[in-house]
This record gives sequence, structure tokens and C-alpha cells, in this order.
Amino acid sequence: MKLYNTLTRKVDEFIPNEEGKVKLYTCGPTVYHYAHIGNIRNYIGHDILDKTLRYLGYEVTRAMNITDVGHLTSDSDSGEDKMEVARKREHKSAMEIAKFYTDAFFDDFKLVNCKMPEYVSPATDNIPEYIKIITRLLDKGYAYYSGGNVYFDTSKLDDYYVLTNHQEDSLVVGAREGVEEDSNKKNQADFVLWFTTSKFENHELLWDSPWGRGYPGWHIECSGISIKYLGEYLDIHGGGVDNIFPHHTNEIAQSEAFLGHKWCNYWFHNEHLLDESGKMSKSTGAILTVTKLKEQGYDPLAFRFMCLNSHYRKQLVFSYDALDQAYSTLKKLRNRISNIAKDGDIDKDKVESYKNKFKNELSNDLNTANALSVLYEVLKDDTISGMTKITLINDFDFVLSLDLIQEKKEVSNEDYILGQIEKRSAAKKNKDFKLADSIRDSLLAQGIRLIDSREGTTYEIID
RNA sequence: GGGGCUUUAGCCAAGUGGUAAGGCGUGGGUCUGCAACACCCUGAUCACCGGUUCAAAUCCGGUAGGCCCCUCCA
Repeated sequence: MKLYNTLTRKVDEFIPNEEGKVKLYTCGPTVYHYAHIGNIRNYIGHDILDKTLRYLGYEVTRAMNITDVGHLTSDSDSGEDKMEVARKREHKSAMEIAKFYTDAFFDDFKLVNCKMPEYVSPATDNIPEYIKIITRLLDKGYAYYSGGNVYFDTSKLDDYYVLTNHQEDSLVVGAREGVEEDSNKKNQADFVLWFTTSKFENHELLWDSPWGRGYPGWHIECSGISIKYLGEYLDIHGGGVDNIFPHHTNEIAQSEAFLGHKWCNYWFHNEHLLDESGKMSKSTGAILTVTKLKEQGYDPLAFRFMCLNSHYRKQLVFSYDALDQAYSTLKKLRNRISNIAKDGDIDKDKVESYKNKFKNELSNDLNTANALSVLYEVLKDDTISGMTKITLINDFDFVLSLDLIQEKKEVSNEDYILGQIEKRSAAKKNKDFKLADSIRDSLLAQGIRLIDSREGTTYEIID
């Protein structure tokens, strides 16, 4: 398995710490608002990674956080917590907000056939973990207390910027509008581990700590949850490209300072989904969700297909044109698959060789577009039996998760349909095409499409 | 100001030195009473300029366009 590793900036051969086993951590959602389809693209990328590893035979243990506290609108101590912003906006308690958007998130997550990680843990469930880490960081001298908050001291590290090529001097303070310098920090890059003070005093979620009543910084939750559930040695850590700095950079700093050894070997980052105007954002503009796409009549898996047809490390521009195309391709694909006669013997050698081909594409830094091409190759191969094809498609769909093999939809009125088909056949025989066509049109209006062939007429249920 | 990515047919897109996968759409055809479904056929000198090489979409340099990060973001 080859994977692009942000740490080395090249495609590396993946070697887990323990043979055959993978500890995978992926950054989860911040539940102060709906997850838009750009967020979901990221989770589809993680899902493909997770399933590919399993498909290749690894035993995967995966953990994901739910950020329900501590994520400020700015990382200086002047920012307001996102959960607090949502609380004021919607006049609900922070936990109600979190619950509502967590549920909404997993609805969409499941609509695009993403598999649940083994561990999903809200940031607020692991406070003792963070306190343990911060305490040790203070003991070891990697952290300091200043102005009511505990900060990580980045000057104690030789290689704080391992994930990026940033130079401390060239960082522009206030490159983004509204960011002020925090005068409590010793170094510009230092970040908060624990807050007890903030310009916004009415924080709802507070916990006691050795440093006073307060709440954790954003970055500490991922380190805490990851170490708690997956141990001291992590194989792959995933997220979006925007997490590289500062979030993942800070996670590495605090985790390795805490553990005293290297923490994670592979860093996996998904590129963004863009719309015509650029990057999608929760904080600006309308939020397009998977649920909304479904309400608009799309199969959510058309969106998954659209993502799979591209590469996770390539920016993808969303447009309804592209989605329409993906949907039509997916429908065509399923239709073709449903027309495969389920007969013949399974050719084990062919199954093996196509599976290997499929594996090779996925193993090449998750080349899903080429993996889909292998699927088309299978469909086109007229030297293999229908059952061989079905076996392969079923196998591929473990990773693709596009519901390629659709159960024949149950119909309650089959007798009626068969009766109409018979009536139409009789009309055709009498050359009464007007009546024949009217029967066909009427059935089509009910979502039943007739398929004529030499052997007679059959029907299928369409959406 | 600093760092990074990207540009392939109408559209989505693969390609990591040997003369351009796949899909959608279009057009044509087979089948059909007609249609749908299915199947077959149908398209590019790879943004531009220069260099390295026997050979470049692929490597190097430059130009132009698009995008991202540099303390909200997936």
C-alpha cells in the first residue's frame, strides 16, 4: 500500500507499527452547525482509506472525535467558542446544539455510506485525559501558565514546523482579518491548552482543573482521544488540508512532548471541495448538505460517486452539472449491473486477477478513479460468467460502497403489472399500437418501465 | 511578504520518460411497430514558451490562469 504522507511530502510505502494492524485516527466534525458537502467529501476520503486498508487485509481500529467544545473562532484567547456562538444564535444549551448537529452529521455520514469508526468520542467526554496530558506537559517544561491560561511553549521544540515549510519569521500575524496577537503568549506560535479566562466570560461548559475552572483548547482533544483509544503509537492520522497548520502541527507538538517519542508515522490529508466561488465554508454563505441534495431528488451516493471519480488529493469543484453527470453515470451503472444474468460458474482465477487489479489501483495512494475503471473492465469482459461479474462487483462495492447491486424492489401490485403487460402484448399483436403505447405510458407514469426483448416483456421499477 | 497545489477532448477524469485509460454527453448504427433498455462505432499532438533526452503530458526553468495555507474551516 502506497500512501501520500504529508510528513515526508511524498508517496510512501505504508508500514504499520504492528504487522497487519492499523491504528487510524481521523478528525471529526465540529458540531456547531451542519456539515456541508465539502466536509462530507473529507469523510468519504477517510472512509475509502479505512475500507481499503480492511480490503487489503489489515485489522483496522479507528477513532474519531466530535468537537463539542473548545474550538474558538480564533486561536488567540480573544476568539469566541463556536459552540457558544451557536448557542446564542439558536437560544439552546450547548449540549442541545451539540446533540442536534451530531445527529444531523451522522445522518449525512450514513447517507453516503460511510462506516462508523470503532470509537466515536465527544471532546467533552475526555476532560480527565486532557488534564493528565497538560499536567505532564507543565511538569516537563513544555507548557506554561500565563494570564489564566495554560499555553504550549513551541520554543521548546526543535522542529515545531514538521508538517509545513513555514518559517517562524515569515508568519504573518493577522494574515486573516480579525486575528489579534495574544499578549500572554511567550512565542507567536504558542497555543492554548486550557482556558480559564476569555473575553467571552459566559462560557456554558466549564470543568474544574488544577488551573482553575475552565475548558480545554481545541488541539488537545484529538491528542487526548487518540491516545486514550488507540494508544501511544498511531499509524495514520487523517484530516482536511486546512488542518495541517495549526491543528495537526500542534497535535504533534503536544503529543510527542507528552509521550517522549514519535507519535504518528503517516499523515493523510484530503483536499477541498470547491464551489464556483472557491472554498466551501461553514461560516460564510448557505450550507449545502447531503440531506439537502437528497431532498432535491439526488441519490446521496451520486455525490460519493462524484468524489470517487476524482482523487482525494485533488481539489474538486462542485457543480450541479457535475452532480447530474455523476448521478446519471451511477444510474446507468446500476442498471447495467441489474441486467447481468446471474448464471454460470464463478471463475476463481479471473476473480483473483481482477481483485488484484482493483487492489493495485487502491493501493496506489487510493486511485479510486482507476479502481472504477477496473469495474467497467469487468462489466465489459464477455469471457466471464454473470456470476463471476456479480461476485466481483459485490467484492468491489465493499470499498466503493455505491450500492451497486440493488435489491429488486418489491412491488405489491405485481399481478396488476403483469396483467397490463399481457393486455399490451395482445394490443401489439392486433397492431393496436395506440392502446399498447397508452398502457406503456401509464405504467411509466407509475414508475414502472417496460423492457421489450425477443423473449418477451419484463419490467423494472425506476426512481 | 512566505509556503504549497493545480491546468489533459463539450464535461468529469486517469496518467510519475517510450508516441494519450475510463466515464458522461453528442452524433451514427444494431435491435424495435415506435420508443426505452442494452450493445457497437464516434473525439485531444495534454495552458503557453524554452531546455534536458534517442524519446516528455510526464524531468528542469520561465510565463499566464485557477486554488489553498500562513492562528475559523474538512
